[in-house]
Amino acid sequence: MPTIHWFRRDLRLADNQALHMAAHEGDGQVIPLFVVDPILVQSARVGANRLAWLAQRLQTLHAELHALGSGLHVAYGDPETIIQKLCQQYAVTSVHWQRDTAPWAQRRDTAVGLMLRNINVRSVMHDTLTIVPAQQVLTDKGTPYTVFTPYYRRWRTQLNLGDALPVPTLAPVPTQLATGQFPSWSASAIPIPDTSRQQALNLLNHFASNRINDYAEQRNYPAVSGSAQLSAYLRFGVLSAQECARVALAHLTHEPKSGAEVWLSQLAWRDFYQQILFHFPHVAQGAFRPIYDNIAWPNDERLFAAWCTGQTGYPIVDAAMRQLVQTGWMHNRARMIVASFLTKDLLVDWRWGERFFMQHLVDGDTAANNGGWQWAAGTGTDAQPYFRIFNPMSQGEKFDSDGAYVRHYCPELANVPHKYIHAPWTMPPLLMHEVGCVVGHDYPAPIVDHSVQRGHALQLYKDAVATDPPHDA
DNA sequence: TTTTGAGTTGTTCGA
DNA sequence: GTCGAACAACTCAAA
Repeated sequence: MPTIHWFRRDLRLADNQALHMAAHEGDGQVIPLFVVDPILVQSARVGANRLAWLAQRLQTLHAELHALGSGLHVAYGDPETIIQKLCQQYAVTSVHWQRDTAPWAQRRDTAVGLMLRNINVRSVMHDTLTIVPAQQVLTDKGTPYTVFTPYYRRWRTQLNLGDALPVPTLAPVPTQLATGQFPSWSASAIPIPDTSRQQALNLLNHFASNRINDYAEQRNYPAVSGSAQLSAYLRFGVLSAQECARVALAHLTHEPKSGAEVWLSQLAWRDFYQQILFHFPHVAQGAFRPIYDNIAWPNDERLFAAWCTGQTGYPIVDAAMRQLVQTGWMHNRARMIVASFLTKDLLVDWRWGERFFMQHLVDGDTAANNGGWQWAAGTGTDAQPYFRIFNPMSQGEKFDSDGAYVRHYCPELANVPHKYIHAPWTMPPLLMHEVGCVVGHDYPAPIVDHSVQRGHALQLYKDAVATDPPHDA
């Protein structure tokens, strides 16, 4: 009797518990299903880049299934209707999938689960999105953690990784179901890389054997490939987070802050924000601390447009925003810098930036993106607005001292001397002409004054906290 | 129940 | 140029 494995963001065959169980129960007779839900595809939070990446991955996943004598069934429409029809048509006994943390995903999954119960089909959700399940890391009082460091300590004690699950044995899918029909979404502006499982493994192995030991230092420099570059593969589950954690553990050294340890803690940050979204779904709409919903953001559309297009006049910010738009990815250090700049310098609501990131990032994930933005905006689990106003000049000097990153994405600054690369408006006029970069002509003059805006930001936050009562006035 | 120590990734000022 | 302290004051987690 066949079963269904409902692929969502676990687009791999190896180390996939839900697929493994579906294959086990169905004696190999698994219908590998992906549902293209028009509501999700048309959402304002999903951009062409991520869809293009997904479309590519569906094809490579199909090829990987095909090599096993199976194939991917891609269906278009409402998941509940599609799964019900398939169950009835093929006498399916159970449906397996990986649990998601996003509030709308949970509502959808609950509805599908109820439908299945009504037609006497078993549904099984697997907690494999995170390395340690969201419900499993709790304080002594049984409440979820909201501070990372104690969370991480407990998380480490719960870390219990068995061996990776093998690729299951699969029987052929009825031919009319595995037709190789893939979505043809409008082409994205960015180049889509090799999305195969093999490529993901190559990247992971390369990182583990060449760069993981230097990760703690190198990860901070946007011009250097110090990070693993795996975020999109993790986002779509081409690799499991557990597989990454196994690699990190295998490379731990006795140093307290080894590259592998720092990378493991980054994986734990991913888990941390997933469980924040799971336990506190209101963060998807507003501030983790509701008092900060009182901030009276000026939200100047003109400033926001300059930020989106990389025309703020602050080189490190502009380089980062152009990297996002041109490649669908942005270095983590740069994400913090532009998020701080949008909220603390341009005084624009962090949700505007959060949405723009979701529209462009191939690795865009609600939990991580929201957590990062709220951290930068000072509205999140670690609200310290007074300590967290990045200075775009000193960040540039610290983390892109020779300006390699800036010069790459802002070619009009290519010949600006190092001394001025993060503040080109301070060049003497004669020098501007000499290097072919007249500020205000070849490159924008700064659209705001950082030290002035810093003062405004502090006042905005102070006013918000002083507002009483909070939120529901 | 109360107390205590600490909180991813910073910046600025003055010595 | 480098260093340490102040920033402003709150909440969490655990003892």
